[in-house]
Formats: sequence, structure tokens, C-alpha cells
Amino acid sequence: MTETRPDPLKPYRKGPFAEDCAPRRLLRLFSGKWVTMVLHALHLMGGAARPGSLQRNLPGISKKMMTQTLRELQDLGIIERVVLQTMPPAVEYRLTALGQRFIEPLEMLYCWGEENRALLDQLTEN
Amino acid sequence: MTETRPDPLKPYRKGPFAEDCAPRRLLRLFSGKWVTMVLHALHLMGGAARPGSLQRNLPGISKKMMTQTLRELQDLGIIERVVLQTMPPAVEYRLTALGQRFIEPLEMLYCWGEENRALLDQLTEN
DNA sequence: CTGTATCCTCAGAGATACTG
DNA sequence: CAGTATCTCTGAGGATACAG
Repeated sequence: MTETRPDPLKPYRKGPFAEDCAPRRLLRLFSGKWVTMVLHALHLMGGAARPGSLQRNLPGISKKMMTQTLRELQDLGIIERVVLQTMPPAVEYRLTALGQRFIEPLEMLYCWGEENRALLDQLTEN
Repeated sequence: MTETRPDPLKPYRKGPFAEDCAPRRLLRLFSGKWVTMVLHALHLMGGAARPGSLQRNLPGISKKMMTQTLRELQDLGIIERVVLQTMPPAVEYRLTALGQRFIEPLEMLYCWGEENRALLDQLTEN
């Protein structure tokens, strides 16, 4: 117990390409299958949307992955869950101020991808 | 044998957030654990580098993942494998013209990440 | 030094059914 | 409609030993 073993994360912390450097953390955030799509959709929908609406706009996502992704983004402080005081009560998710900031690099990527579709098509498919 | 089952990819192909739209393909390319780090390192090293050198600059990557990532990028036409006619012969990998183009969005992300380290630190860690 | 071949683990992702 | 709870499974990622 309390064995003295080498920190398994240590090797990642050295050098100019450290595993947990800022850019890498951004890339990790974007590496989930649905995170970027949910954020992008949320952005296109004006920064706020109801779960059902989101799900209908993201064909292929399961209810589980939708909830899971929303929860993750919520825990990160990127979106917030708001209970609307309507009758009957409704739920919607909104980009936070922090979340809005992360839309910037995401939209950069989306724009680049759309403008350079030709390059992406050029990639040898396998 | 040639069963007639519903195309499992079909649902992803519909709607404005299609799974295989250009921006998504770019994001998928960048979602591998080492792809972006290898490309970024290669870029910082002048667009060409020997495998051993790359590996020393990417602490934590195993030889297997190194080879695998290089092979993948090579198959996509993003990098090329060059055998140097030296004595003894040596190998190096170079960004192709196509590959150079993909450096653009990647460096965008890296820059954004570095300039916005504060925002990334602000994410509620869990 | 470069690259391959195995084997293994575990987390991400999905299918399904159930609860307010 | 929103959300939870299980169960399953594929495959990305990693460790290790071997080969040219």
C-alpha cells in the first residue's frame, strides 16, 4: 500500500509537446464524438435549445449520449441547464459566457472544413 | 450473404449536422490521440523528421503508436516516407503539399489554445 | 534504428428498458 | 419529454518481444 511507483503521467508532462499543454486540452475537449456537434448545433440554434430539439437536429445520437454529452459540458461550465418557468415547465441548455468563447475555435474549424472540402475529399480514403 | 439490411450509416448522412460533412471529417482526423501531436511536432521540426527524433520529442508515445500514426497519415497522403540515400540509409517523414495545408487549421487551434490558456484552466476539472 | 506481430485492457459508444 | 440505469461490445491505445 502506498507503493512508490513512478508517476505514470510524468513522461507526458515534459518537453515542448506535453500531453496536458493548453492546446492539447482543447483538442481533447473536441475529440469526443458528439461534443463538437452538440456545441455547433447549439450555436447555430442561437445558443440555447431544448434537449428534444437538439436530438432531432443531430440524427444518429442516442438519448444516452445526448444526456451524457450535455452533462459533461455542463460540468465543465460550458453550458448551463435552465428550467423554464412555463406551464408545463420546460428545460433548455444554454451556452455560458465561457462556452461562447469555445465556439470561436470550433467555428474556425467548421469554416475551414467547409471552405476546404476539396482538400478533405483529396485524402486517400481507406 | 448479401443480406439486405438497413445501411447503418444512413441516419448520419441526413440533416445539416451530417456525420460525414467536411468539418466533421476534419475533426475526426484530429481526434486521434497522437495525430495532432505528430503533425504539430513535424511542423515545428521544419516539415521533415526522422522517426527516432520524432519519438524523442513526443514523450509518452510508444513505438507502436508512432508507427501506426505515421502509417495512417501516410495512407491519407498527408505525409510521405522518404528513404535517404546516405550511408547508412536513413528514413524520414515529410509533410506533403497536401499535408502542409492541414497544418493551417491545426496551428490555428494550437495558437488559440496557447493564447487562451486561462479559459482552459477555467474549465471545471472533474 | 526502423518496423512488425501479438496480446491485453479499458473507456467510449451504443442498445434497451425503466422512472418521473 | 427529460433523464436514469444496465448491459454489451468494439476498437483505440498500450506493453512487450521479435526481426530486418
